[in-house]
Amino acid sequence: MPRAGLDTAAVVDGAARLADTEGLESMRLSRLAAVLGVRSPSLYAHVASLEDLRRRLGARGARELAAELTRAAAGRAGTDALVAIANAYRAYAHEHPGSYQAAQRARELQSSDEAIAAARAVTDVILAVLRGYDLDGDDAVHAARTVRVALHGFVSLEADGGFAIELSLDETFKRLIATLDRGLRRA
Amino acid sequence: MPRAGLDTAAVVDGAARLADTEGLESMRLSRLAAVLGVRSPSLYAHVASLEDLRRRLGARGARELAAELTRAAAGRAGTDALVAIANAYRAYAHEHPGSYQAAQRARELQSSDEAIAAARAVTDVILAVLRGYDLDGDDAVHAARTVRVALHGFVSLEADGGFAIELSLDETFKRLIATLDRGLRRA
DNA sequence: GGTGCTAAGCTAATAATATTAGGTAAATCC
DNA sequence: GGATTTACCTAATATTATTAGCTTAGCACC
Repeated sequence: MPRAGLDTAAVVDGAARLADTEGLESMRLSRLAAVLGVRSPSLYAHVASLEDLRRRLGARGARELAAELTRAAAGRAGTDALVAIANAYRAYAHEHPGSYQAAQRARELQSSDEAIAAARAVTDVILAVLRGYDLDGDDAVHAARTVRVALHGFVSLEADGGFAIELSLDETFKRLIATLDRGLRRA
Repeated sequence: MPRAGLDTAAVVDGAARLADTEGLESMRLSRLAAVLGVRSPSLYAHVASLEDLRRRLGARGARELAAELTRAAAGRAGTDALVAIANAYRAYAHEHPGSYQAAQRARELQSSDEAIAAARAVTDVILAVLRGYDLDGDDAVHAARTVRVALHGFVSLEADGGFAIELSLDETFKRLIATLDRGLRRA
């Protein structure tokens, strides 16, 4: 029988596909192995455990998210840049819900240098965008946190179906970003 | 052997204690049964399944949160009321992390009338506070969503250890609420 | 082209979990 | 006090992650 030709990256990629379509919590090694054409114990040649796989998935998610935000911010400044990264952030969370969720488990990710760097990259993009808002030092950090809080709060509630009232979420998001934009200018 | 004298409420209360101290994800029926002085199959006399227990826990959390917010808002208006419910919200999430997290699983909670009512109560408190901000109709709903997004985003990132940089979280929270307060006045 | 090594994959077994089936006895109701 | 309900039990099952130990595909080198 020919080998499946897996390596750690291929396993994590498969896990991302699964987590993004079927949910992070319900991602099983048995299911992942089946999808990859292999038996579950074979996955232990590439990842140390389910928890390790989730960590790697989170690191991958943070890396992808940082890349999307960086791309969105390129060549833009001020309000324009803020709107662009906000839309990119929401789009990533929509398209990769499992990866996004895994990327938010920051406490578990502390054991991975790569994950720490990826999380830092997300913060750096936001800080870069905020340079157009005339903020320094601690003010900039508090502001960056505020931006991340708003983005994460929105996509997280949206993903969990947390908005019960029938009213446009796109409109709420637009207003949220506008509120943020105004708030950051006169902090 | 004497009976433990359980009922559904006692089981859910025990689950809340466990989820709040050891984490929602790692709450096991076996562990809960041991804490309640009973064998795990006996729990099925009071809840239909682990998933059902999580739903009930979420409903309980939403009810408690709504009660805390209502108490905090009582007798206050405007900025004062906003600050009060914001602090109460964060305090509840700190003291009852498992219950809080369970309460956010809104999609699963749709099957429980009680949970829907509790979630609605949270929204109603926020809308009541916003009456001091001169907003009507859709504007008020968008604004209430914005408030909830900010509060949930903050406590969620805080609970997951999502703020890496060494800088006061209390200060960030204070500024977040101040930004919200300003933003809501000139929407 | 054969030889051997590395590692990718396998089967078999274990432990933890949720869950179901079926029985027993404690509490309650008349 | 007898009957009924139901809280709780033990025993069994299915699913899962994980470990142990074996087999062999694929490559490096003579």
